[in-house]
Amino acid sequence: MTDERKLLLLGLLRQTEMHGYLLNEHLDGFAPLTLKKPTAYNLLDRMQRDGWVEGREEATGERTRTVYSLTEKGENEFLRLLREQVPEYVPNESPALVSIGFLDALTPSEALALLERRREAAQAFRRSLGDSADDPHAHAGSGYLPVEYARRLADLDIEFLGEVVAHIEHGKDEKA
Amino acid sequence: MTDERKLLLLGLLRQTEMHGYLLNEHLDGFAPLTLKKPTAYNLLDRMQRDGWVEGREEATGERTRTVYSLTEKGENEFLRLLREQVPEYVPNESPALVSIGFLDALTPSEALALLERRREAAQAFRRSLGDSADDPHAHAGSGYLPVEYARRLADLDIEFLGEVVAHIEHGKDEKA
DNA sequence: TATAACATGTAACAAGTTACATGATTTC
DNA sequence: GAAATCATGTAACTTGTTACATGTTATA
Repeated sequence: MTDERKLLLLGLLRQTEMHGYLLNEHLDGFAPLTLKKPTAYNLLDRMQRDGWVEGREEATGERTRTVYSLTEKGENEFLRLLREQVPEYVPNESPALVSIGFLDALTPSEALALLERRREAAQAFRRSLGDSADDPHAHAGSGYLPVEYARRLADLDIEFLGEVVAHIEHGKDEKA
Repeated sequence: MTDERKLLLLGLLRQTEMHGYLLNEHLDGFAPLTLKKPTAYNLLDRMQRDGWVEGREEATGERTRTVYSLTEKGENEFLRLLREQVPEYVPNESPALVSIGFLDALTPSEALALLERRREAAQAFRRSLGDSADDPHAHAGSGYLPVEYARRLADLDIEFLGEVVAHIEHGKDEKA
């Protein structure tokens, strides 16, 4: 999945040049994938060696930070990766669904109790994504699409959990 | 994500004992996560060493295969993993959305052409999942939940792509 | 009898994370 | 002046994949 991460870094640097620390703050928040600090710094190094980005040393007193910006080669690679990735459909994996598939190993009441906790966690996560209206990363028109997608996905999860709960409650009734 | 993979193997073996090859055929088809052959065989080895599963040698002529079944300890671990994973909400990552976030780097017409190819691929994938009605892995009542979830997820992707397309077409009109 | 499917692995590799290290600056 | 935050890494580790190896049985 290196390609997606590279595209992400290139895309962000393409919009505004940045130093690694700032980049990492962005990534923590709204990125559609995990990209931890060491990984980001490492990728920046490699992309600099490959000539995709260039680092300009910026000194504030004793402290220096490296501000990265896209080179022309980087712009080309960005477009190449983009044209490669957009037309490809790679369905998300959903490891979290494995456990849901085995709920029938539990008693209905225990399953319901555990599902309720999952649903609350999902709702809390959904709230943390905010509404389309007050999106801090909103682009012109439609908001930052990956965040909007994350909202939809969380909504789907909550709805799906609700249906699973309903189904178990129904089965419970039948047996009573 | 080892825990999800372990739970998956344990849960499948709990339903019916199986040898590795058969297990892998199941996994290729409808598992909510990737689990390649060497990984599966390796996990089976480790779980056998840990006493979670036991392997019974079954010979057909010269060929032997190892049929794995849950031990009591394995059953306990299965339940422990299940009780751990059900209440936890871990949102899916969506690396495939990175590229969608940078569509504005392309001309509207190129973006639309690339999106159309992605949408076709998504629709083909959706068709491969079949309908709830003729689910070959259907459980009593509601079908195998991870597969049903995969259908919803694919539907969401297709719908979302449609909206992105519509939005770009709209923007194009405005500029015309 | 050659090819595909069955059945099980090994070994090298790639990718990303965790935990840790280091020093500067700002804030309480 | 202690703690938090800024800023950038290194090194070891975990995890999972790829490519390959090996021998068996069914199928064309």
